[in-house]
Amino acid sequence: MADGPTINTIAERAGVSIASVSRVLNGLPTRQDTVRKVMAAADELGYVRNAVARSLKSRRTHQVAFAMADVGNPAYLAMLREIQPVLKAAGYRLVLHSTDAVVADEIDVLHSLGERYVDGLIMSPLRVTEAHLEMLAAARAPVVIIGSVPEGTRVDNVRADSRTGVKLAIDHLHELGRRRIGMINGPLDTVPGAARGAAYREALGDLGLPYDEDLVQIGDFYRAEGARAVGELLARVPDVDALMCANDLIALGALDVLRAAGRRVPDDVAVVGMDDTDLAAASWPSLTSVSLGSAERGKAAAELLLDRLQGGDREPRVVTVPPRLVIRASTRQEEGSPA
Amino acid sequence: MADGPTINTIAERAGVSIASVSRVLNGLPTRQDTVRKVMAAADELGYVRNAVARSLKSRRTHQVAFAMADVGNPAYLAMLREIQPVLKAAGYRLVLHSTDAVVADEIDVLHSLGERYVDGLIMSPLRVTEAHLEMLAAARAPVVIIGSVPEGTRVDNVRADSRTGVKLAIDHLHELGRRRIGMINGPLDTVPGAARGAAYREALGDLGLPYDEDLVQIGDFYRAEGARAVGELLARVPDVDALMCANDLIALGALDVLRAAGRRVPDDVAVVGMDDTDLAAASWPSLTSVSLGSAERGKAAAELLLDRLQGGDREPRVVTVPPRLVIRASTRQEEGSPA
DNA sequence: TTGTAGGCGTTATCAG
DNA sequence: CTGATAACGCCTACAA
Repeated sequence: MADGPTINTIAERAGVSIASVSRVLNGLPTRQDTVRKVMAAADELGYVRNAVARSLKSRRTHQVAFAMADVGNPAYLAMLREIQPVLKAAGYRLVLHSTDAVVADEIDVLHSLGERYVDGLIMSPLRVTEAHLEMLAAARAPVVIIGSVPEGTRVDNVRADSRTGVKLAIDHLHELGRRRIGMINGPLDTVPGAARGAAYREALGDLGLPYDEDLVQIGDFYRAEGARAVGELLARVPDVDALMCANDLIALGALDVLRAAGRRVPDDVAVVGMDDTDLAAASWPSLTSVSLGSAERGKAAAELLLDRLQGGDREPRVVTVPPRLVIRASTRQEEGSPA
Repeated sequence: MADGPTINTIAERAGVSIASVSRVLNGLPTRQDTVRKVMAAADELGYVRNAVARSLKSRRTHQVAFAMADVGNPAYLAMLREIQPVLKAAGYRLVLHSTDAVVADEIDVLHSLGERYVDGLIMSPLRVTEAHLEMLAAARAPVVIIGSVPEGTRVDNVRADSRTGVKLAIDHLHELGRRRIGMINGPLDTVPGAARGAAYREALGDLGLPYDEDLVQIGDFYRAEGARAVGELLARVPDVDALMCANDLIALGALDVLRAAGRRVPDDVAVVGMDDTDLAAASWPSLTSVSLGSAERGKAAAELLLDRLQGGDREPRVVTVPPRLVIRASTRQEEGSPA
């Protein structure tokens, strides 16, 4: 692993100046003879450009960071899957951060933008605090936020419409004749938790259904927590006939508990998840889920960022990705699990 | 987004030399008074070290690359989940590559090591060609391979033991009384495909069961492909009573087809997957699966690389992670799906 | 303790 | 068309 060759090494070997070497390597007009000599020397030495030196000079790293809340969450992974190829095609590398939804870590990432190791950042925060907004305003490189930010924040951002999403699901359940529709939510101090909770209430109102606190149970966005929450809800409201779950993991937990309790899905209780992750299609009964367009949001964010990196100083843009209800067996009577 | 301050800016402001600024910033012995002045200036200016300049000088980027075959495959994502925190804890950033199992892309990644934008690389190739080995031998930075490499290759590497893994599964099926055990495999020119196919044959031999070509069907490592393969196998060998699938996605495809065909799992046909991904636990019936320790392998690889980055030139090490059979409903008679 | 100066590998300017 | 030479921002002898 000897020290690699530099343009100096090549220059010596080819008997030309480093300036000529650089020119050849960058395809600038040069005499054919020189080109040949330089190329030959470079080949023999197995020369590869030093990206760091190049970045220092050019002030571009051709790297972009993606800070996700949780490497383990399939919804973020869906974003990652879309972001990766878009960046790759544009010649950017992807630096991955997992902040575990810890505010301090997110702030850290924002702060580290000043180190200039990336040209831009895509971030998907679970909560958006004052500190976030301050750092965003002072950011030293373009940032795209996946998620909602307060009105007036001057940042490119891509948002889901979980309000409409929840409404789609509740309407669907209503059409199936369900009237005792429970909601299993995550923490209300998260952006999605708050939005989905409010949307549930609103959707019921639109249908003329009463809002019953007993039908709402707060847990966390994980399977085990979801299962626990559903257990409590079932004990309290045995006649619940549908469950709106704030994400797919919670919904899987719901399926576990319902199965154990001998309730048929969807015959006795219909279940809807959210995010339409791979797990929704894998489960049995397969899970009806509201797609919030994780993939599309990832893609849009990447494109927005690339635009900004190439383009320049236009106004911040907001892209909203519409939700879509993906109906599967957990609400489709004819094909549900027979148990 | 004005140009950020540098040590020069600070030096001017504090009325000292850039050398002093650098010293203070790096905690080298300095007069208290100077320290105060520098810190004050740095604070006011909102100074952040330029990582690129620093790397150029220090020849370390504090970045490590992970090249996975496929961002969409849960087995690699499991590795990613373990690798990320290990690197983060050690102060390294993670640069993510997805090669889509294309050899040229993998070679590209290996080649780009010469650009020195990372201090090391973890790579998980699906196939290992001559070109890989050449590049590995010439690599300009430490590399850890997740997967098997030919005997004698001088590279740190972490391998699974799919041979034993398959044996565990076949033995399990045998104990359950299954005798017509089919195998649904991926392409035989991939490392895992070849290994698992051979292991299947060997495991049958150990049990004194005949190897029947009709019981083997090759497809690809995806759900739809797996389903197709299982369909063909079922048509050819209707009395098959167990399926050993080369990964979980294939196994999910198998469940789809068996369900559609009205075969009960596991009563009529037991199904075993491989990799023990999240999907295995999510499906219904939940999927018995051979864990090849994706998580452990990822962790081990990260640790091996960090060791090498800090340590130095010891002999290449090989870590083998033992497989583990995770028994779930798809082979556990009492709890299978009733259909 | 501090400042000056050189160098990390490239790119780019400006004379020749 | 080519070759010195000066940056890019930081670190670190070496000298004061």
